Amino acid sequence: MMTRAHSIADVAQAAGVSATTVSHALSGKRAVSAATRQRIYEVIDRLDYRPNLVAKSLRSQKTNSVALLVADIANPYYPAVARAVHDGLNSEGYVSIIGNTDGEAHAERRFLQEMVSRGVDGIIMQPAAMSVSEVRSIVGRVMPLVLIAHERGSLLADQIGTDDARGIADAVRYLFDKDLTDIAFVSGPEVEPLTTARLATPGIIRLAAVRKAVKSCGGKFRDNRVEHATYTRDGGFEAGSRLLTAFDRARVIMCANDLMAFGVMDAVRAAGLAIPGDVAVVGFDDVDTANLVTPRLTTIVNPAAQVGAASAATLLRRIAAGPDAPYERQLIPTHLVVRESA
Amino acid sequence: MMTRAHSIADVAQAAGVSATTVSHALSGKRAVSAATRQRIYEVIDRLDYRPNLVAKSLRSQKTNSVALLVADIANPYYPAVARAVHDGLNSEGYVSIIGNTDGEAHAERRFLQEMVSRGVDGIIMQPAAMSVSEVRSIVGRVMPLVLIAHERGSLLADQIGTDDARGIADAVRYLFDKDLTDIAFVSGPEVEPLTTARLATPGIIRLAAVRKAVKSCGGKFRDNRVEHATYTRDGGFEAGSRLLTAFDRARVIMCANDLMAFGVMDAVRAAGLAIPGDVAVVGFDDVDTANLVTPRLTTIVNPAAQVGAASAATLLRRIAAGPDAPYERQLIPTHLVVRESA
DNA sequence: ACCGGGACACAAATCGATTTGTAGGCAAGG
DNA sequence: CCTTGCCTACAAATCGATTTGTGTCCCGGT
Repeated sequence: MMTRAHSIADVAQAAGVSATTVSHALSGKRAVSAATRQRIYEVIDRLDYRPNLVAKSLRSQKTNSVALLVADIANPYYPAVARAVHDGLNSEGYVSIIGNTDGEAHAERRFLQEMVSRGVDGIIMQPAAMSVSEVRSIVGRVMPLVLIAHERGSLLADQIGTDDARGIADAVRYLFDKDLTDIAFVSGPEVEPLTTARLATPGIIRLAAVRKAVKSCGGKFRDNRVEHATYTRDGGFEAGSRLLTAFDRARVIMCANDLMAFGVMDAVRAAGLAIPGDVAVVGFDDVDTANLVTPRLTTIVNPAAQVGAASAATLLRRIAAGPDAPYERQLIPTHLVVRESA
Repeated sequence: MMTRAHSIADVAQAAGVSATTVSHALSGKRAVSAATRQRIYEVIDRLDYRPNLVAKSLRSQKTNSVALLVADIANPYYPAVARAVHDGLNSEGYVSIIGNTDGEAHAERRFLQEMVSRGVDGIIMQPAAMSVSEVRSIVGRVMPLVLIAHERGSLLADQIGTDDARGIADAVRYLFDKDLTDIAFVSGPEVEPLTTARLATPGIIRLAAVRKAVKSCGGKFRDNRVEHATYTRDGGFEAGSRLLTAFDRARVIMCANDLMAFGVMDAVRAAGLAIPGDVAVVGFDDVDTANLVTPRLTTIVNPAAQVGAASAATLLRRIAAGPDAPYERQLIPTHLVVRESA
C-alpha cells in the first residue's frame, strides 16, 4: 500500500489543532501555548512528519539551493573548487546542484535556463563559451551570480579570479636567479582573435603574465619560444617535442598547466635529456599529482579550495545584500612552489 | 524596480485566454486551436516566460532531481563517478544534488533527511557510516535508492559494486607467473569486529580477495605480511617501511588503493631499493596519476565511470519500475593493467 | 427540426506549506 | 461594569502550475 508522506494537515488533525497552529509552533512566528506545542511535537515524532520543502519553496520564493556550473567535474582542478563551494554553502543551509557543461555554449545556456526555472537562489559559474552579458540576459539582472573568471571590463556580476601574474612573476624571478632567462612557454590552443564578448583563456592570460614578468626582470621574451597545445598531457608532449628539436633548443619550459608540464617532462625524457639538468620544467595549478611525479614538479599553486570558498562566501554576501550592491571582484593570490623539476 | 518573473497567468492574460488553455497548449494534453496556440507562443516569447518548476513539482509530486551522496567529491575516485552519474541522469531531465558526507554518520543522516524533504526522485549513495537498514528507515521503503557498495546480505536496495576479486585474481596470477609468490598486502585501517549492520570496507574486501587468490594459485598467504594503514600516501609510506625493515623483507607489495601504493613506492626508494627489481608494487583503482608516476604503477582498474553510469541507469530503471520490482545487484568487473612497477 | 459528438475554452480544485486577518476568552485598569 | 489589550487558535488567501468537470458552439446525420 502506497502510504503517502504525512502533511502538516495530518499533524494538525492528529494533534487536534489547525495547520496554522502547527506552522506557528514550528516556526515560532507567533506564540503557541506550551501544552499545545508539546502535543504537536509528539505527533510529529510519532508520524515521522517532515515538512515538504517544495511547498515551502513555492510559498517563500526561496529554494535554498544554488547551481554550480563547471566545464567538467572529473577534471583535476574542479573537484576541490566544488568541495569548497559545497562546504561554504552547506553550512548556511544551501544545497548545490552541479552541472557539467564541457565548455559548450549550448549546454551552458540550457543549464542556466533550467536553473532559473528551478528557482535556484544563486549561481556560481565558470563561463567557458558564453559572454558575461549573455549569461546575464538569461539569468536576469537580479539573480545572484558569481563568475569564476578573469574578466577585465565592466562588471556585470561578482567575480572571483586568481592572480596568475603574481605566481608567474615569482617563478620568472626564481628562474632568472638561476640564470635561466630564455624562457619558453607552452600555452593553450590557439584561439580566434579575442572578441570583446569572450573571456580570455588561462593560456592567454598566463602567457601575457610571463611576457610581462620577463620584461620586468630585465630579460627579453622571444615569441618563437611559444607553443600552442591542448591542455592535456599529450598536448604538452607534442609542444615539448617541438621546443626540444628546434636548432636552438629550449632550456626552461613553463607551461599553462600541470598536465601539459607532465607531457613536456615525457618529451624531455624521450629526447634523452635530464630534468632539471638539461631542461627545467615549471607547471601551473599544483594538482595533487605534481608532488608525485619524478622528478617532483616545480609549479605555481592555483588554490582551488580558496577559489571555491571565496565564491561561496561572495554568493552568500550577494544574496544578503541584494542586486543593487556594487559588484565585487576578488583576486586569489598564487605562488611558486619549488620542488625538483626546476 | 523589482519586476517579478512572469507567471502562466500573465501569459494567459496577455494572450486573452485562460491559464488552463496556456497549460494545455504547452503540454498538449488537450487540443488547442492552431490560432490560439500560435498567439500563446508569441506571448511566451515576448514576455520571456519560463514555467516555475517549483510549482510544477508541487503539483506533480516529482522534482526531476536526484541526490548523490559521497564521502568527498575532492577525492580522486569520486569525480569520475559523479560525472558519469550526472551524464546518465541529465539526458533524462534530472539534475544532481551533490552531498559530501566525509563518511560521518550524522552528516549522512542529515543529508538523507534533507533530500527526502526536498522530494528528490531518487538517491545514489555510497554508504560509509550507516547500515543499509538505517538508510532505508530514513528514506522510506518506496524511495528509489541505489547503493554503491559491496553488501552481501539480504537486499534492501539496488546495489552497484565492483568485482574487486576478479582483478586481484588476475594480479596474483600475474605475480605468480613471475615467481613472486610471497605477497604482502597493505590494507586499510584496522576496524572493530564487523557488526552485521556495517558494510565491509574496501581494505577488508580486497585483503580477503588476495588471500583467496593466493590459495587458489596454490600459494600460501602469510598473515604477518599484512599491514594496516590509512588510505593515504603517508599511510602507505609507513606500512611500506615496516614491510621493508622486517628481517625477511617483502619482495612484492599489493595495496588496497593507489595512494597507498605511491607511499609504498616512496618507502622503497627511501630504503635505497629499486622498483620493480628489488620490490614489485601493485596498486588498486588506477587513478589518473598511476600512469604519471615513475615508474608507472601496475594496478587494478576500478572503473569509476562504469560504476557511475550503472548507478544512474539502475536508478532510472527503479524509478520506472516502482518499488515492488525485485532489487538488482550488479558487479562491475575490474582488471589488471600491467605497467612498470610490477 | 432534433440529437449526438467533436472541438475548444474556462472555472475551480489541488499539491503543502506560510501568512494575514480575525475572533473568543480572560485579566487588568478606569 | 465596561473598555483595553494580550494570549491563543482558526479560516482563508497565497505561491504557480496541472487537471478535471462543465459548458458552449458548430457540424453532420436522420
